[in-house]
Amino acid sequence: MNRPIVTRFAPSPTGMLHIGGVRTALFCWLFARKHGGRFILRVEDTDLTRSTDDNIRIIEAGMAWCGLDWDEGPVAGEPSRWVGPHGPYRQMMRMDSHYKPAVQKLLDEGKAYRCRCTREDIEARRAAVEAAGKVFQYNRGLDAGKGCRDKGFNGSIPAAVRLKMPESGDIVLHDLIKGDIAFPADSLDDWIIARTPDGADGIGVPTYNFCVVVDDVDMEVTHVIRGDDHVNNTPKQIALYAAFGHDLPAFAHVPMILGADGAKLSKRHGATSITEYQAMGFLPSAIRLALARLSWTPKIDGRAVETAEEELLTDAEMIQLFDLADVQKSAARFDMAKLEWMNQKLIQRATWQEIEPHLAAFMPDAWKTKPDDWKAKAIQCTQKGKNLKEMAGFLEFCWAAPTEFDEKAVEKFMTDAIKPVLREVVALEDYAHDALEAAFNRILEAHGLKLKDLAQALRVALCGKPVSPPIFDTMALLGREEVAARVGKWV
RNA sequence: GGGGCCAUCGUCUAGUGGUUAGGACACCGCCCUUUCACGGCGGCAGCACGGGUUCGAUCCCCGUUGGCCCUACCA
Repeated sequence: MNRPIVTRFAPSPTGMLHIGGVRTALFCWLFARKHGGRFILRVEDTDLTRSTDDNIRIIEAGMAWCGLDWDEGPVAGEPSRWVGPHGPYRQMMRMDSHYKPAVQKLLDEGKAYRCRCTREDIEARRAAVEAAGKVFQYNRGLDAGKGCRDKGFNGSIPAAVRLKMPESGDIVLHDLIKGDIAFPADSLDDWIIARTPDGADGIGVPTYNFCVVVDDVDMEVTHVIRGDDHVNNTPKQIALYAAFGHDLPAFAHVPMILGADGAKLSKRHGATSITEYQAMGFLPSAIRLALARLSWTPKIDGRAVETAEEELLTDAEMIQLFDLADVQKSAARFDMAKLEWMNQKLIQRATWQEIEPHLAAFMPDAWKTKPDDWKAKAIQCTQKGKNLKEMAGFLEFCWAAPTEFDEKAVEKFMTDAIKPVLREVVALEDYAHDALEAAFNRILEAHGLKLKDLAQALRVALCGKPVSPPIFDTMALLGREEVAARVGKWV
């Protein structure tokens, strides 16, 4: 009776991995991890026209990059392999083994029936009903008696299969986030569970709502956590569970993520695919945090997180604190500014070793040849950046001497008074931070100048512009020889 | 059209039948400072509207408006 918690994320490979999907996956993952359960990745590729292997790879890679590891599911990049006892985890590979027998069973038990209505039939009937100002429902209302429900057709002619839905009463969904939602049975009609097959007979490819239920039952999913755009599908699925005689899992429908203008998050709001966020230089940990905090308010001892410090939860804290009861019912707008803030904070908190593998992707090949202590310094002095891309930008001066110089800066800082000082700097040999500082103090005092004057002039010579990491770090990163070469041109 | 969901600062949100309606991000200002940043301090700003219930509603009920979802042999 004490079944382990099992959640699943079931994307359809019809395009990029959407940020909203990642959030749903994250909630499933957090919930499973919190309860020591299993998290399943299942690919819903029954949309024959849009599903592709490339899209499946994109999903696998996106999930892996986000750190959402799955206990059961496909082996990334290997279509014919999977881990877990309930495979395969791609629906098209489960046709003959799972779905068709399940459809046949319902047919045999009289809970479903073959429907020979063609699309054209249905369209004509729909038009007729709508012309009368009514809502079309298959075999109901004005369409009553026109469907195939009681015709008892066999499979001798290719036919779709419809589920017999209850005609009265309410189907109620006990949602862990939304509460109880009742759907009048008479608002639903007999829906198609299997499409018309191409061949002469048999059973066609089952539809989404059917496969989901068969899979969730087979995979022993205990908690169906998904986007609330599925709320209206749930009564159909509940009826199917009933037809099969299976217990219902718990349902939790998480609110949508909207764009800044309140419309559904789409391409025109900027980035929607997880890959784009990766390319913008966000840390996966920041994506997880930002996504989790959309619609979810962590409570510490019953009190919502308050300070900025508390907002910056680690994965371990999120897992420990996660509770569906603290998930909002309403949709949330995606706030890029907050993501950037979180990203910056997490960059500041991370060790250089944690950042390096992510930062490397934004670096030129020369990065790889640098020793660890150099990388450590380079990362430490750019951890003020908002994202990895910006950090990489701060280090551009390391890879090539500047070829262009900021005119205003040259005019302002490359004064005649500073040149003799620059000559003394070139002669310096000890580049340890404290040694440089001591030497600078001595030189500056002798010339009656301020550090600012020297530092800015050096920045112009070294970087071509008056902006760089702290000047002693900048010099150390370049090394004595390179500093001498770049400054030498000005004296 | 029908069905469903939702509604506190610009954004994410806390919250209670009586509160100066709290926090975070953003924004603005000041401070710090070797540049850019970081950081510190402070400030601006909100209960969608209309009815009820009540001594009293941001909170409870109804309605309106608005937003989103579903309404496929898509998922």
